[in-house]
Amino acid sequence: MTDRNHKSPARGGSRPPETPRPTINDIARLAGESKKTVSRVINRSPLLTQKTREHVEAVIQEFGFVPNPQARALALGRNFLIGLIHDNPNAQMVINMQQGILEALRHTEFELVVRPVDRGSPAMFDDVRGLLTRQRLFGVVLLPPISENAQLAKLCDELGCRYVRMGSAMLDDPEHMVSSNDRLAVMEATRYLISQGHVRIALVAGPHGFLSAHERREGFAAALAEAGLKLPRSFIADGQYTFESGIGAADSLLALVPRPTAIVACNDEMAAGVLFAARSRGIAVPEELSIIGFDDTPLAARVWPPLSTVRWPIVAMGRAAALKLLSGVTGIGEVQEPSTFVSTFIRRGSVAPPAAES
Amino acid sequence: MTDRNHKSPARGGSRPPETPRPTINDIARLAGESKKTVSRVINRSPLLTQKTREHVEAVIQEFGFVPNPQARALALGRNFLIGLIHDNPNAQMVINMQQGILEALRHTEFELVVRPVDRGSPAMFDDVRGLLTRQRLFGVVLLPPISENAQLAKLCDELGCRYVRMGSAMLDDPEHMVSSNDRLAVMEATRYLISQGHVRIALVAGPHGFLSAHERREGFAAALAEAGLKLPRSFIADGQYTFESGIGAADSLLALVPRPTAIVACNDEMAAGVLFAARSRGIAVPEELSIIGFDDTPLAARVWPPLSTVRWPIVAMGRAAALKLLSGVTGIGEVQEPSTFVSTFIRRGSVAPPAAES
DNA sequence: TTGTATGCGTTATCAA
DNA sequence: TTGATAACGCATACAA
Repeated sequence: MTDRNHKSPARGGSRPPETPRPTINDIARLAGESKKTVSRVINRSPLLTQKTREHVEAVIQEFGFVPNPQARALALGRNFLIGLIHDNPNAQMVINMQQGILEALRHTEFELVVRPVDRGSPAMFDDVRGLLTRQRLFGVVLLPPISENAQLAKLCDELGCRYVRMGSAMLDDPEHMVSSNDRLAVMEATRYLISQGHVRIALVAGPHGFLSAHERREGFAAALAEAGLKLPRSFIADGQYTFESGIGAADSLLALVPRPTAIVACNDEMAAGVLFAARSRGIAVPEELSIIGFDDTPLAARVWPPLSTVRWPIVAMGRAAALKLLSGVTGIGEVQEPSTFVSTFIRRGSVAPPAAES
Repeated sequence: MTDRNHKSPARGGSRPPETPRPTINDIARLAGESKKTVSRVINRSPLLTQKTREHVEAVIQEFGFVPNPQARALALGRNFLIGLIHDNPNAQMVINMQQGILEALRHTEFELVVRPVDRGSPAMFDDVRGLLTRQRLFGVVLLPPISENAQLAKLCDELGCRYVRMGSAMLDDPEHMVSSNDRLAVMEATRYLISQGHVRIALVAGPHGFLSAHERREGFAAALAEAGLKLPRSFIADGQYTFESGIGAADSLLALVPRPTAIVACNDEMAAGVLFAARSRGIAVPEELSIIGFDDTPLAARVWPPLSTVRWPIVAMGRAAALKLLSGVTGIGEVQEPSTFVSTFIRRGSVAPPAAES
């Protein structure tokens, strides 16, 4: 076996010696081939005899050889790590995304490195630059809202790091993008309210400058326009995607006369805020007020009444994003991944037909 | 500069060339020292002249040299990666933990690799073994409930991987453990109910075999015993830490005659389930039923009425866990980190004195 | 189709 | 206290 008797004892005392793993040298010697041949087998080089390949693979199997990622990383100048860069405050969304990416990475030699960033911080770009250049990430997945930042995508590209952006609409080439169609989803949700007989429908919008907020608002407006319903300016309240901002927005909307009979909030947090505010004012939901959210976070199903909302297939999108990054890698992701995913409207107890005018 | 003109073009076409970074060779030549001397400076070797050190450091600064982690990993047989192994279904908890760990890792060369595992899966151990041996993680943080698995900790140790376990009580040496004191926390919460005049207090317990569930239950029982209150067996309902199991447990507790006037649930998910069930039955909270949860997840503050609960300092615990792992590493974590953290009881609207008996 | 020699950037050995 | 040289494990250029 390879001599490794120069290892210094681990600091801090008596660690048992790691199980000695066979190296490519061992396999080459045991198989009676050269290192390079073994290397070719590992990397699925096309120019190899079927016979030698099978022989080497047998030896690899027998001795349980696994190529050392650190050595490969050094030789290739690229690590076997996928990064997840995000500034999304929704924990469930980030976790689901991690799950999706990890599903794609399972049974590969890739691992997932997470890196929350602070938009607004001037050090953000240097932070990411440091991560990418130092760790030589194979690729990164960018989550919204930071994924909407074109400079960041450009930075990745300049640093020779693949990237895939997630978003509420296509804002990059298909190979760099996995998107939902939020506009359509909100249209569908709003249409449902209209079909229930609602006429005075208000919106709690998302923060300015967020693509998702824009798309959802457009979808809302489109549905109303399509039905010939009015949308007074006072029926649109600004929110910040937070629970508290949902309460604030609801306070202004519920003070209107006549009051809206239904409110569409651009995410579940704000929808929960609307519900909270309604309850504080003694307004019955859904009898006096219907509410629709967006995201289908766990929260939506746990409040009372449970919130109708829009569910987007985050896990599947995460998986697709990772597979896009890996596309072209030997043995993985040969199939073309879709770039757009459809969301589904979830009907729950927070919507009912409007009460008859008193 | 180091010759690197043998680089093959990146597959997939025209990637702009990465910014050429200086290597240790460049620095050595520029500083007129040997590679090893530069290496010693990087690794803060004590046997160096103040003069040479400063000189080399100046050159390093000037040319912005950053050691290549891949090369170091290969030479040291150890990667600069910290792993987070978890099977916790609570997204917020996992995210907070990640945040805490990353705070400790900031400004170091370490990155965080996440790995959710499937307890119950027979492949779980092989999974972790593969991760640790392949990636040569520097250390791992184990989240509950999987952190309670002693075999897993043993495996890490055998593989020469440092580990720190998180838990609801000390179940390992201080250097391997960061824990909260759930027993005390639930005692305090229950005492509060008692101080409000409650006498018939029920518990929605956590799943058997979970240390946290055991500790919280013990704390509950201790508080009742301390006050001389009875705890009939029927006042303890089993839960699975899920929202649905909270509903189920509440269904049985709320059917009792006389009904409990207060329910302590062993986590917020189940507490939300209790609230949901109460509302379904038309039982007013907190007028007819007080509820207390545990964890202080976002959910707790967003339901109506907001749930009194116990908050444990997850972020701080994550930071401490990472610092424990890094303790001894040159320049980091020289300070001894605490091993136990105190939780705080959060009073919200879900608790009130019991209604007078009718 | 296969093998040889060499590089990747760092750390360890051991002599000076 | 320093430095020349050999690992670390794998991949590539080029020759065979």
